[in-house]
Amino acid sequence: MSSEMPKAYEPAEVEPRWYQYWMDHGVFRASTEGGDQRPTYVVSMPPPNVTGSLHMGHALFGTIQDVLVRHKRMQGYNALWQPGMDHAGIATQTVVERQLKRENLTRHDLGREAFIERVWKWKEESGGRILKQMQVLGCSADWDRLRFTMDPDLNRAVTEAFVRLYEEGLIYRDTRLVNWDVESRTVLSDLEVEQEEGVSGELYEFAYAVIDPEGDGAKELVVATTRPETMLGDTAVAVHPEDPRYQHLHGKKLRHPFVDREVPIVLDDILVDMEFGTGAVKVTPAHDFNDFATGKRHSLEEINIMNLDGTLNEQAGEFAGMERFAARKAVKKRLAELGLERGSRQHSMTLPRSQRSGTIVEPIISTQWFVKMEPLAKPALAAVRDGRTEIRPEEWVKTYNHWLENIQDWCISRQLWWGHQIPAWFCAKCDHVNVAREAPAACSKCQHTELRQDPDVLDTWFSSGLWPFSTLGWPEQTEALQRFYPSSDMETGYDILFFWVARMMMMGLHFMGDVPFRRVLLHGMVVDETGAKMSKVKGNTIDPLDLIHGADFKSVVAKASPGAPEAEALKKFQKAYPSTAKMGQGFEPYGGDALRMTLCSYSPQAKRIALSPKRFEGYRNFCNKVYNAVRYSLTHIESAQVTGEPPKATLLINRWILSRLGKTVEQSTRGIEDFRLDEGTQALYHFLWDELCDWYLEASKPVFSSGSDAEKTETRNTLAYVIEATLRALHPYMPFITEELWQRVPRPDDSPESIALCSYPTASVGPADEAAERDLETLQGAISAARTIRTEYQVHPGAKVPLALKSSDAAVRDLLSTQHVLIETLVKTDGPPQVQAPDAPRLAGSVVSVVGAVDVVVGLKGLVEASKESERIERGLKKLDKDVVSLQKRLENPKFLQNAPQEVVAEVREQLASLEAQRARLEDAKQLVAELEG
RNA sequence: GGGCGCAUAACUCAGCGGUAGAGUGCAACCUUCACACGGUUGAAGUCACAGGUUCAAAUCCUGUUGCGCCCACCA
Repeated sequence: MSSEMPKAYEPAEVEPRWYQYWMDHGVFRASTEGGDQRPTYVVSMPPPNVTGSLHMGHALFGTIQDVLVRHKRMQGYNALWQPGMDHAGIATQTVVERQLKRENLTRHDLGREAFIERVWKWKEESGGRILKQMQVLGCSADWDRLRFTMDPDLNRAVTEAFVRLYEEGLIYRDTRLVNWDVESRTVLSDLEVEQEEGVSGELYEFAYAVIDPEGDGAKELVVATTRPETMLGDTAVAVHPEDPRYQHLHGKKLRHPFVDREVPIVLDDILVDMEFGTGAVKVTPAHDFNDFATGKRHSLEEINIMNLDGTLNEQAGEFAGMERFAARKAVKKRLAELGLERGSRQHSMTLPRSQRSGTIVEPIISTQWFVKMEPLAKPALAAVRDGRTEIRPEEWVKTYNHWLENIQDWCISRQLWWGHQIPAWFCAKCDHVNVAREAPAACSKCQHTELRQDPDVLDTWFSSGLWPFSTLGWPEQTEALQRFYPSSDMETGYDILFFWVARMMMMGLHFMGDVPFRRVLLHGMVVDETGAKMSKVKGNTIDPLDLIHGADFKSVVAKASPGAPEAEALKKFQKAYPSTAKMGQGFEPYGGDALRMTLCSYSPQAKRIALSPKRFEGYRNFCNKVYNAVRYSLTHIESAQVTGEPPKATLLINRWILSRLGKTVEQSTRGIEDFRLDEGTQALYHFLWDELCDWYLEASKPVFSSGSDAEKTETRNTLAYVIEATLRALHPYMPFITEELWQRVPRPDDSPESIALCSYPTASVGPADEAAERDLETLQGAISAARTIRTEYQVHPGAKVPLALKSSDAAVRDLLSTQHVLIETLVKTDGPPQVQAPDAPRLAGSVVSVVGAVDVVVGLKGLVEASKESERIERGLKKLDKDVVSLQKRLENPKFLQNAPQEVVAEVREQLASLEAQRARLEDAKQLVAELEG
């Protein structure tokens, strides 16, 4: 069979085949059958945006969650990985509007209904693409249960939640200052506004003329602003009540230069910092959050000067109709003409930008729907505090707490068309707001029948917040809801801790009376090799599919910097990923497994996961190693008997590998359960490569070629058993290659049809055998030492050398004699090594190395120059001296003896004794060499 | 203005009280019958800096410097 297998693993040929197989066999399906007594394990997939195509962030969460889910499934859980998609209101609408723009259309040209239809059509065409792409990664979600946030039943859940919150007084309508995105023409929640720090701006000063100044008093009051155009909405200027400069202006009014308005001077010690600027602050209640509050304190008029598209309205007098930034220039120009300009200076400031459109957000006064957050936040805080939900890594708890403790009410209405329309109807006659599950026939207040539904839709995150139960059928009490709520783990990026995780906590506790998930697992952001965020602007994005299928840099770069000249794009890309300089023409087809292993190998503690493309190569090589290890094994194990029980092992190497297997599997399980996939992957990588391949397979060769029949049988069965179990242990991380190989390998008769349905090995898969591990360590030490001597003296790798091994310990000598075949093979000696007591005469022309209890003596038959050996011995002595001195120092310290734990002291004593013995033996060797030279 | 995090081998990162680790890269040798996507061996680190606690500190504490992130309505 192995002869049919190519020499190198070809993921492209293997991976799609098995995914189809899993789908055909319903491997990923969770069970809702009444008789199913298995415990459940549930993960809700963070629903990707319908607009999106797969990026590294998806690949990361897809991989991590799949590892968790596959592991639990193998452990015998009824595992549900609930997949879905998010309609992503503002993001999707923006994308479709951009498409329309290319056709010289706006959504208003189409009208609401036609526009929404268009979005649906587009969603149907390309919406599922991202999920198909996740399948390339091997994601084992229960695709039959796929949900979309705008599905009719999820829509119903949204309506239900809204109505209930409204009836409970937790949703209300209010007119206040909100964040307005003039580009998308919608209000935004605080979270959707990003603060761009350190922007270099201008602090502009101008004067208001004082009306009826006192004889010798000031004729004007100078204010400073970064947004001069807002002065058109000024309804006061504030000074500090104790500011000595302005005492004489208390109670005075100012003349607005452009509009017919008198602007009062008010006293306010909250808004005004005497030290800053001129100590006089213009107050624009309708366009600034501080000023809004100030306006409330002084009952000032709120004058809105802006249209929803960012142009100025009729309140702006001569500036009406101008775009906001044009108006800024114009206002400055006119102020200068009027002789009111009083200078300007550079000023570092923070600009609020829309997360979606990137435009600068304008505070405007508007009537919107809000959720009262404090009553919802309290239970969410308590649930984490008392451990009903655990957040990992733990450092995020503080962030979570801080946000919830200072939470502001959540503005949930959006002036968009794509989304869940708000279930509220305004009465045309009495303006009463009717909130209801269905369109009401008449106004509940006046019985008028002409009602108009609120055209606004809900913030996308409102429906996302219901995800862990809306996907299971809520508000119906479905079987699935009973069984799969709450979820076990919520795994996602920390960037949506507030947007999503915290809101699910609040909604889940409120509507379901229980936390939505037992654990929150947060991973970091995927960034480029230099640590920079991935973006088209920086040209540093990597399409995960290019890593799986392979792509030359030309096309990688074209995708990373769309439309940019190739040379420039390549330069950007290479700057972002220095390691690609040594990677030839592009990414080779590393395969889904290699990508997954690589992503798993990053510690989740890291806030930024800096992709280093070279690393993919490393894990591709690992896949190949796994493949070849099995390919080799197959030549020996086809007739092996594999049962669920570990084979009886008597040979040292078999006992050893079983012991190592058990411990490795334990580490892998712990890694997955502790959300330390990096530790799990590392343990398995090390086991397979450094232990199974480098030692066990090599050690098995002489057994198969010249062992007794009994030895061969035992080794064959052990090898087969270890291979089969190792594949199972690797399966959650590398599903494709393990399935491919597992299907070829001898396995227990009652095995299921897929490795994905096998049990995950436990520590008892290999009985721990400390004696075997210790003995093998001794052998490894001796063999490595002999190899080192060979290399150092430049003995040709093919040449065989005489070898003597000396030890004062009879048990060790016994071990060395018994394992002579192993030693002979791995060191390449000319016949069995001579095992001797320390006082045996030394091999002629030989070199000595001391490792632990063994003196390794390699005969070099005149290849050696004695001087070279003295050099080597001197080096060895020097190192030993250093170590001995440091240990002695510790043992001479009375405080150490007194305070350190007994076992530490004993250990140090032991080490010292061993080092001193080694030293003595090296001294002897030195003596000998000196004699030879003399 | 608050809060959090990071500084360990050329690079990317683990380790977080008991004598410095991995992968990649680098050097030498080897086409040995699973694998050159390989094997053997090796070189390479005052664990950012300065204090402190401790018998013992990369690891705990304090401060400094340099990065990064989050929150906050400073004209």
